[in-house]
Amino acid sequence: MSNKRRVSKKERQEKLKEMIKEDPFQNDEELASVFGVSIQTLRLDRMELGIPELRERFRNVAQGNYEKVRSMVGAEIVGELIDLTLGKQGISILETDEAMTFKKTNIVRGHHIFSQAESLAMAVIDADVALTGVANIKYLKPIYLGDKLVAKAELVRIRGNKHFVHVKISVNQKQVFRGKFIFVSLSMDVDEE
Amino acid sequence: MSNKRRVSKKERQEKLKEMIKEDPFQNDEELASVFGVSIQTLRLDRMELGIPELRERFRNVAQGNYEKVRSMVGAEIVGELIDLTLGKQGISILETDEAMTFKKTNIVRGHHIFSQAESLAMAVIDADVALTGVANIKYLKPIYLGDKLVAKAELVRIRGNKHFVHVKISVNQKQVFRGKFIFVSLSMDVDEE
DNA sequence: CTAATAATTAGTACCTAGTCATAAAGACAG
DNA sequence: CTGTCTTTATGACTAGGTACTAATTATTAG
Repeated sequence: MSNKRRVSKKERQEKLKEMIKEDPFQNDEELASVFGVSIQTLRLDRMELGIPELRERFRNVAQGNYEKVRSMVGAEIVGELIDLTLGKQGISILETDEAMTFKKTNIVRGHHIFSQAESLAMAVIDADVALTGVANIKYLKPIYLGDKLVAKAELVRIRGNKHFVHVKISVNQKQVFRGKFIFVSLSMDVDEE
Repeated sequence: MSNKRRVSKKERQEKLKEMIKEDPFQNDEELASVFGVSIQTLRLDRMELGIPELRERFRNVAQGNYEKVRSMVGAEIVGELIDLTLGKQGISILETDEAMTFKKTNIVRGHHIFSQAESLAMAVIDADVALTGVANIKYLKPIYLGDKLVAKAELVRIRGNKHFVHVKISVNQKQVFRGKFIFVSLSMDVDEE
């Protein structure tokens, strides 16, 4: 009789899941009013779906992203450094996740690979301050979501304040990237080019 | 009587500011016990310093970084796209902030510049899926915190499934970076060279 | 139609991590 | 001893819940 009879419980819960995925920062009252149900019903739904309360969602997003931003932007090195001989060579590992890929194809964005290579190359150089001068790089194969990137960097030559580092990245022993980096340390003499 | 007989108010507040900057996810009780003062004292300190309550700090970090992660990692393009002619050219602007720099020198990490260039180059290509093939890049000058990077990308040639894009980045009309990118669209034929 | 079952709503006590306001105690300086 | 600064205590209130019980309303089976 009444047109108030809204969508089914199942349908509502499906939508709720999606909504919270899209925007996790709404409280029960707001969510309840969206569906035109009581707060209690919405809380029941959340329970059944195992969705935590707003404040916990805040905590999760805050702490998760804090980590992410710290390790991605703030970090001196992209990936996990597992071996390093200053002035000689270094190895780092980067686990790829869905945030690094194109949603359509699951291919990892090039700049993540570049970032791993550049930052490792930089770590190898035994100089306080260094700056990427020139990089000649080549992506040999596409890299997919979940691939574990193993980067090996080797300092091959130093000429004046120029440091030449080669980096190779492989997935399952197969090489997927190579890059030649030249870093110019600008300690005091920013002379010749 | 306690040898914990504390430091001055000023000193304590200085430390508090630092602590919250380092790890914003501690509540008043935990913070108070660190300094050996009562919760009320700590709250007074927070008030005087204008530091918001824990839950608001969560909110700020969550929402701030949500944006950041979305626009930095998830984004199809690094920087703000301000002009684009598919298959021809594009312009993007990237404002540099302290998260992108080395703390010691205030120099922007190379991979951010690379990311802006690569993603803009990619956006210009009128193909559903593209993958960085080869990039020959050169950093001409160090870029400092606060510099506004203006990137201009131009599609210069298409040969088969290879797309050649040149990108120039400038700060205040002075060029700081150039890069030549070759993208291989892998629509169906994943032929390599 | 009536009973059984499911879904929804209402209401209570309790929790955390605070807020604001007021009061009182402790330290020390002159 | 008084005055001020600092610290601590106390009580009342808040948002956004949890956990639970109870009642009401809808839907379905027989």
